[in-house]
Amino acid sequence: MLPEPFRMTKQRKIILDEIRKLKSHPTADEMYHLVRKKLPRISLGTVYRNLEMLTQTGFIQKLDVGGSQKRFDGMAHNHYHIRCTRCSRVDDLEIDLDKEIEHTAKKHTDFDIVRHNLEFVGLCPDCK
Amino acid sequence: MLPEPFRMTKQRKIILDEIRKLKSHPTADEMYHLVRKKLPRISLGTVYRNLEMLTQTGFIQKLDVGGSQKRFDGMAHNHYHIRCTRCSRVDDLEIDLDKEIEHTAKKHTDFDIVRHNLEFVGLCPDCK
DNA sequence: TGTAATAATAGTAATTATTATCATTAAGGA
DNA sequence: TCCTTAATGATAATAATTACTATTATTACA
Repeated sequence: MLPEPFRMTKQRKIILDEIRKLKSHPTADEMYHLVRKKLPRISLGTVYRNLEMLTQTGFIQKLDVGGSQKRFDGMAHNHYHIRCTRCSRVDDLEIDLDKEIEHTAKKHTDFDIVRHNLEFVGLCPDCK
Repeated sequence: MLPEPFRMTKQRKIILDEIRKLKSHPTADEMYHLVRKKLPRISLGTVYRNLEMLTQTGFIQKLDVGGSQKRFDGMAHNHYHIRCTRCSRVDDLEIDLDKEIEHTAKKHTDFDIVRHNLEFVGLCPDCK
């Protein structure tokens, strides 16, 4: 799946650096506009390609939240999110992972569980 | 938002009947092919339009899970899901809702929380 | 420190999922 | 039954993402 010699191009490095600076969870398009301030000639395809490969290699996470676009998260470790139904803003929620719940779930399914995603939904301070 | 006289067309009724029969969580396209067995002349746009309006009126749910297509769930009440990373199949998980966790979350955010979505991720029996 | 091999890029075209448009049809109340 | 207009089918348009391809640049190694 992944190419053998993993080349750290300047595009890839800047994409990773920039997303790690953010507390927010940008779309590919938002990352494109952000990175263009440092690399004005980067193409949107390169941003998509790198966000995907950084996800595959476990450096970042791709989020399947509401809305038509995927969002990305510079933190690789599992944590919870809260999303605004009005403006689609997604924040981190720094509460401890619920380890028990995977054990409970295991008893009710034939799937091999590898992780869980927990998302809270509501109205953000700006929208309520 | 919703039109005042809500007309129960035969298209709308069959879409709702069919999705309620399913334990699976079909995409709009899958619903289109299923409903076409009963109504061969239905259009894909009608399926999208009705799935959206049935979601808005609270008859069904729209799921934001992995993959490029949205999925729909004939059960209106909140419940948890488990998704296969290989084949994207989504099953229900019949464990009790964790009511405590929303209280915990409330202490760590300024959002008004209205619900939470919990999704387990793993490998289904067919893929593992 | 060249240089060869090829991964990755920029630019663009193609694809996929979904939404919008609009003339026509058909619910459902009077 | 008739009238109003919500909803439909058919199709066009849009939006997000992925694929393609000639060119560039990273990295291994002589």
